[in-house]
Amino acid sequence: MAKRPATIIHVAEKARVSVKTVSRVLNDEPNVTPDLKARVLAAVEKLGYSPSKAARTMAGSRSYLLVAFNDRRLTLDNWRSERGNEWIDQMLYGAMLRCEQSGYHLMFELVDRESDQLEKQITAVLSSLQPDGVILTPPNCENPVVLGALKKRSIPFVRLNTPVRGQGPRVYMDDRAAARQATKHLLGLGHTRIAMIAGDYKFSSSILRVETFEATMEAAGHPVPEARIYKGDFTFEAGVAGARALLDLPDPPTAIMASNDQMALGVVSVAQARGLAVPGDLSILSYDDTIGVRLSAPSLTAVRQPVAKMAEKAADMLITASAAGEKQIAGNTLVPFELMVRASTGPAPK
Amino acid sequence: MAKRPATIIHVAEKARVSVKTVSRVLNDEPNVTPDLKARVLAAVEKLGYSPSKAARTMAGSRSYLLVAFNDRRLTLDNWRSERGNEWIDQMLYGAMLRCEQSGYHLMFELVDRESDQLEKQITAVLSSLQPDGVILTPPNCENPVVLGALKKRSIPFVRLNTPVRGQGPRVYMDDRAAARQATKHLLGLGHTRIAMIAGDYKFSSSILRVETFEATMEAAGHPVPEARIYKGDFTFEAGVAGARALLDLPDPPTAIMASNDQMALGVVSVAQARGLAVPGDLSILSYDDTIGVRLSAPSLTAVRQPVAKMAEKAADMLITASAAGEKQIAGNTLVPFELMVRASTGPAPK
DNA sequence: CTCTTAGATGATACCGCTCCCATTCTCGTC
DNA sequence: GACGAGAATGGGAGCGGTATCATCTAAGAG
Repeated sequence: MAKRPATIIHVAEKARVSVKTVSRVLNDEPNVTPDLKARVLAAVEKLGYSPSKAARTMAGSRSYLLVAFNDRRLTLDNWRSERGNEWIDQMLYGAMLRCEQSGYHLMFELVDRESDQLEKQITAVLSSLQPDGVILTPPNCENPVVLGALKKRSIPFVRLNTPVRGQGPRVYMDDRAAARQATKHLLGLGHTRIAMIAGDYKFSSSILRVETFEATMEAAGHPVPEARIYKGDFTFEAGVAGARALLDLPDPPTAIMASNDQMALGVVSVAQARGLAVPGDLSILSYDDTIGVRLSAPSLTAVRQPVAKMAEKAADMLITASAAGEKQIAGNTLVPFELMVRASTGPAPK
Repeated sequence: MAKRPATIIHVAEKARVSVKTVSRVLNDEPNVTPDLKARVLAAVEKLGYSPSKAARTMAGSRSYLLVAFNDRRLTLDNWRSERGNEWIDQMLYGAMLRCEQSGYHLMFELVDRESDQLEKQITAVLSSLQPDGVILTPPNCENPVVLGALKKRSIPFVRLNTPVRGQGPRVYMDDRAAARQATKHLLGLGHTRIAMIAGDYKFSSSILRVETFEATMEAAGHPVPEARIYKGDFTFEAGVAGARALLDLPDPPTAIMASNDQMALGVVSVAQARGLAVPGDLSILSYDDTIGVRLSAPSLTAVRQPVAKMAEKAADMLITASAAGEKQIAGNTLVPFELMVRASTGPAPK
């Protein structure tokens, strides 16, 4: 009863044409008469035929597969702590749907940025899966080992949301402008003692945000003392520790900006524990705008990263290039961010 | 510079053995002397060789690929509304990590349960991807078209979290016991006027939960009038509509149980809008226990579904069977649920 | 010491497709 | 009317593995 799926040969026989002609029709190649084309399509329909990806990959120059390399530690940490992983969620949404449109597939891989096996891991995936393109997320998109492995094999790739230029095509948002706008939002509310909980400096966005924050504050006449920058690592716990350290300063901040949502939620929990009203006593601003900050009490003002759009665009670039047989991906794409003003930021206390 | 990956032939040459011997080593087949095995492994290492999945799929009887069929509508709705999709997240976590351990891969497919092309969609995926196994989530795991297509092609599959037995192997939780425990939790708090917002009846868990709720109430001497069951469809909006309808009853409930998290959050929003204290005036209990209900204010008491564990187990069953060359999957697996008691349920008001 | 037998290895035919290279056919051209 | 260009089709060689089967070796039996 194990019904074997139909092959291209069955289709060819049924349509009374050569295998090659079927292939032409399937791949929309030119020089096929409408008559034959119709016969082939009819046979395909009747047999419920769908070409084997494996065979196509072997024989042809395309595999109809994109791979997304995510950071293993970051990803697993999020999963384990049951915080969910909206980055991945949104990537799936954006990239997968785009892939589907063109008969492509998307595969997730977790790679360990700290492992000395990193290059081997990447290489193994590339040679066993032979993807037509790769999507890199931070911090992989800034990792020379990862980039080197891809370049050595001339696998087209697109980097998601890295501010680092010159290392290949990327789809990104303007981190600098976002940090500036976020800072100005707080300044506009009358805050002058603003602190920041930075992200892991292995992510260059983290550095950029801090720098821009400092520059913007300085320009407004409120230079930021070093103590008001806390180095975090994107975890909830870092948010808690950072908030405590910052609020224990002799001149505690009236607003705290966190470089991602989980740290911001950590800040919220500390504020609540200390009986500080948000935003009455303390304003809180976050980056990422994942679901947690929209549902938290109060809902958080946040810089929204259009992850789904970025992923969709990245997939689009890779598929387009692959379909055209190009190994080189065209230019960069800037996608707009948005400052979602919600209930966690308000006028500075007197 | 496009370095071609090494093939099994290169390995064979380097190790001075036949291609077949390399294949034996790679697949842990018996009857290879340690000497040769060592030579082969050394060559593999030196060349950074990793066998092509495509070639293996074509030549062999395994593809090292599992496919998870998710419901397209449900999934996309969740994504579009930016509520996230923790089911998928957790499946990735559980199933993907299990796959990784055995050199397998997991691929997500969205299929439209309402489409008349459903069977064609499934068939296309099966014949183009040739997965070694399929994981089905509700409501696909109860869809005769889906099940039929899989059976026709003898593709092993495991159904996740369906109470329907006799249609193939499944990994599931005891919905009946969960509904009973949830109901008793509320009864224990003194509630007698308890209402339920049911899920889409296309998911048989929905029906089971309602029935068990009714039976448990009846046994406790508090039969549930029909008006206290609202038929929802798993959306936030259904939760809102349901809460309004139920609270507008002449004898409004003191507790509402919702068949999933989004509907429960809808109930919370109505309660807040009407100035009802939770749980002072109204207790709320939910199913699924996704991240939203843990972060909401107040955090919700919920029946936790161990989705990651279920997915891991499902992947495990499929991989084990596939490795053993069996087309038949062994039995069912019951995984434990847990009632997470949080701040949204409390003693019934006087 | 020959015969059996199981273990160890290799040769080779595919698997289902794409790609390169004929081959045939139809025109338009001089 | 012979000839070349280009369109329409087909033939057949791989792609990189696995599976079947043949071959060869060495250990144990009589």
